[in-house]
Amino acid sequence: MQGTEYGDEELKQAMARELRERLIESEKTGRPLRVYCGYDPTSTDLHLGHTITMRKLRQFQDLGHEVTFLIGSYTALVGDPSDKNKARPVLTEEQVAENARTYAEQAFRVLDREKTIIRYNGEWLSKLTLLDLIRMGQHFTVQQFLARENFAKRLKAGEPIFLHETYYALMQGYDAVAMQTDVQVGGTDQLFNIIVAGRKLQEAMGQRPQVGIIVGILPGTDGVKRMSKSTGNVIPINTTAEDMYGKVMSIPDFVMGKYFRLVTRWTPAQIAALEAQVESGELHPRDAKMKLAREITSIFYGDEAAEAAERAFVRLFQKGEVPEDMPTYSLQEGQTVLDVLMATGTVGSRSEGRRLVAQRGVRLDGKPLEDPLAPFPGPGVLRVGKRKFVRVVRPSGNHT
RNA sequence: GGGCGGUUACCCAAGUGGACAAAGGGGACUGACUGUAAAUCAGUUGGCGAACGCCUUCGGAGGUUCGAAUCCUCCACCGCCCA
Repeated sequence: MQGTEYGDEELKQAMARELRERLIESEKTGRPLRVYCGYDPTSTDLHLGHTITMRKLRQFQDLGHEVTFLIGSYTALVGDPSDKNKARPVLTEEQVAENARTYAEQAFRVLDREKTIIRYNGEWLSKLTLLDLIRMGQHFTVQQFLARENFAKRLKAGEPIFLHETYYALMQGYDAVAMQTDVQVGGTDQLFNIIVAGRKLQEAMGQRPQVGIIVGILPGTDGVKRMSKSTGNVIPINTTAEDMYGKVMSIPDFVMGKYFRLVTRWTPAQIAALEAQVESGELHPRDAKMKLAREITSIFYGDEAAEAAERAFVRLFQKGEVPEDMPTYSLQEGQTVLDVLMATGTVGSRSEGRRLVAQRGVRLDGKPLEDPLAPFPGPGVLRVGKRKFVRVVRPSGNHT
């Protein structure tokens, strides 16, 4: 139960007890537990936040249990109202299909490809009839939904709560029924869906209620808000080792602890030791974060790539040198500074380019360029803002 | 179904005929300081233009007016109260 977060000690005890019972039973009967976590394909990329539950699944997998990576193809059509103050835009089936495609592939960076069952909840949800939905609804009261924090908040603020948002919990609950799940893993925002909806529905359908494993939510790079693509604070899985390393380094110090616990392979003892070192001043917080960045990067890209990423980071940001790899751009005849900025895609508009130049944020080989309309001085390393680099070269032969 | 209130830029929000590309806050971006941390300070934050300036934007479509985010009509959506 390490790394879990129930917000309620009794619930935690109950879940721990039930899990223990089931594990013992499984041991005796030789039947592996059916464990799953659902992921709604609401965007194309999985990020570090998703991997917390994935790593939990992996643990079960390594213990020989049956793990299902459930793609919420159907639930994504509704949009989970959990942890949202606003209703999510409803996605089209095409968008969902497109997003789902890349999900599984990314998931195998954590899960064991051979042992993972991939399913789509459209498989059974699309077959439900209105009557089925009515029957499900009989097990829940409106009050139960209104008691949910995020609904209560919206109600109080006079913001809309759409009826279809309440179906979400039922749909997710039905996933557990359809798969006859023993264990469901999810973040704290899933507490209602897993414990209230899932367990209740399973019981009502004559099944033994699942054990909920509730893990903590990973804050994004801002350190405060939950990591999510719409907030723009994600560390994506599908990126480069350098980018991942750098993004981890940019998190505020105060969330390091959460990252230690939620997204590293470190044991509680190791984490405690590390934190003690920082506390005593023996270890600089920056160096602790570098260990963290190295660890996380290594989980997804391997030790070698993580080490290289660290070298690149030190070189670029601690020694102030330019990166080893960067895109190249062939200078064209008669281009001004602004032209080059636009052509390299380093600025979004000419106005933005002007502003950046005026703010001394555009440099060639370390020297700020002063005039956006002057001819581009010549080859060199162009740096735009803090982290955009382009190697500008002379056109070679026939330029394109 | 009825009454009232609302819809403003990435988000919140002010503005209720001209001085509005639109106050303020948040976020973001740039610079200084740093450890690509936090905090702090200075600045920027629709597009085009060398520039006087021009163009697009205040839910949508029309209209009134020399002039509309602001007034009128219709439409769409949201909230509250009543049924």
